[in-house]
Amino acid sequence: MSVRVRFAPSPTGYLHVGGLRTALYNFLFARHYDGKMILRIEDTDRTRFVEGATENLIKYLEWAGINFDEGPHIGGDYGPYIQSERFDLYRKYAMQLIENGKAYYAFDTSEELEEMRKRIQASGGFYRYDRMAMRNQFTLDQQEIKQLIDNGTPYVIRLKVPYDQDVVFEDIIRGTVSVKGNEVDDQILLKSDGFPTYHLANVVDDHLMQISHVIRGEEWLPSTPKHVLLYQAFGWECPAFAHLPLLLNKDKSKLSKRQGDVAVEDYVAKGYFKEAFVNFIALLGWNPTADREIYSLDELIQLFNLEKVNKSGAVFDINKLNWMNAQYLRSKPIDELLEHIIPHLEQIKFNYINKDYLKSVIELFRERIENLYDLPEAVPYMFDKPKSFDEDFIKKHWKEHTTDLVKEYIEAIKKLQDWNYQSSHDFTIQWIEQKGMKLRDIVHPLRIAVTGKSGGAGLFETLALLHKQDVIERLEYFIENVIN
RNA sequence: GGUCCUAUAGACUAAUGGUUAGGUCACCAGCCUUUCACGCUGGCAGUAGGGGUUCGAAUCCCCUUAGGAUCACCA
Repeated sequence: MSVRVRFAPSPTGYLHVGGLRTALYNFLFARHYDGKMILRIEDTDRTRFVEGATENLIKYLEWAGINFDEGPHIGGDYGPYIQSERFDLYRKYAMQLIENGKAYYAFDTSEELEEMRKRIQASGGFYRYDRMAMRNQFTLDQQEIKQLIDNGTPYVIRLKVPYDQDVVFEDIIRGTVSVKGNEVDDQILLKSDGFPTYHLANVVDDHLMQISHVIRGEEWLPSTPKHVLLYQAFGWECPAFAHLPLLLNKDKSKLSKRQGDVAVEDYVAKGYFKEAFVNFIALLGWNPTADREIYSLDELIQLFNLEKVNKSGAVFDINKLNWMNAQYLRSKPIDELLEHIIPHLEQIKFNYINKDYLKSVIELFRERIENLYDLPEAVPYMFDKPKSFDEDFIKKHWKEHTTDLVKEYIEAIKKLQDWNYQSSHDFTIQWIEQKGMKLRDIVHPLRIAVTGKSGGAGLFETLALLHKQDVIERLEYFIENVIN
């Protein structure tokens, strides 16, 4: 059997991190087995439709390196791939179930349903559509039903769940799952607006699109029995199911907006590398080996298998994501880093002097930051004169005689011809040793005066990147305006 | 509340009945060093609890506890 899997989001806004992980696992599985990856848009709820959401979804899936073989944006033999464009299909299949006696009409209003719910709740029973007490095929005769339909009375079509029969199915990740049959509700298949519910559309489409494996989030596990029953009602074979563990907040609840960013686009905007993000997400709930953390997309594809996916939810720990991003920041080619950050700097109108200069600054600081986009905030002094100065560091390293020492130093370097790492370094050592002092007596004062900060890259690497004239100006400014 | 799922350190995980329970993040210490980092070395810390099965259990079974998901004419 050939592998055909799908990612089937609703176009309700942005791509959720959990959605990305689901899409990624589908993608890894498809590519690993040389199968097909399909995108299907589930937009049967017209009230939640968001304009442009589909394009947005595709954009960020592609950002992550997840591409499709079939979908609304590329077509395919099993289209259309947008459920609202398959409208007529679902009614046809719903009617087929009616004819086979597997489903039935129901005419209850939402008020009547609400009443029923209250009644059941009051009696202490569990909720299930009470088919013998409502207005449907069980309580009305054919004449009445025909009349209601002819009169244009709104109706829905419900699945006739066979009571008292346990529903059992196999899940690749969880093993055998069984649910008591008398707990399954007579699920609505076709809504009164003529649109199918998720359950009908999902099953019909997965069947027609010949989906071999349904890989989706654990939140779908409780409704899977309904789907299994639907496949049985149609006389179709079930696809294999694999329910992925949830991505969790710090407090172990399902990853949600309240407790941090959940939209993939937020992480893109913050400057995370796609490789780092995908690597991190892939290892939340699955692990190929015991002693390695960094994997490329190709390696993930090669190693991926559903059997090793964990059963329990995984907390999304931003700490580890940051670490992983830093790993990529250190190992990526410098040109790639430039390509990554320049559009961002231009967008925030940050003056990075020029490309070559920016390149040198990145080389110098890539091991000191975790995210490239942090560069402007981490080392503003590389691009402009410092505006604030670390008071504690000044107190610690600026002694009484330091002002005179630095003044002398300024005069001395004014005469220097060359100004690069080697020359500034060698000159300074020689100069300070002649005075019978240690390098540290001048290094710290220079650092605070030139950068305003207590930490940073090697002082002479830093000074070499800044022009000598600039260094002199900064030192003079510091002595005249800050230290006084 | 019903149903279902889950349970290895603070977090991500490895160990498919036999290991001293391994790795990573975070945290702490030391080394390196002109500062801050990187890096290196070391450290802290775990099988939720209780019963079985077995020569032997993190692993299989049962109970308890805890957490989560879900219960719409939403997906």
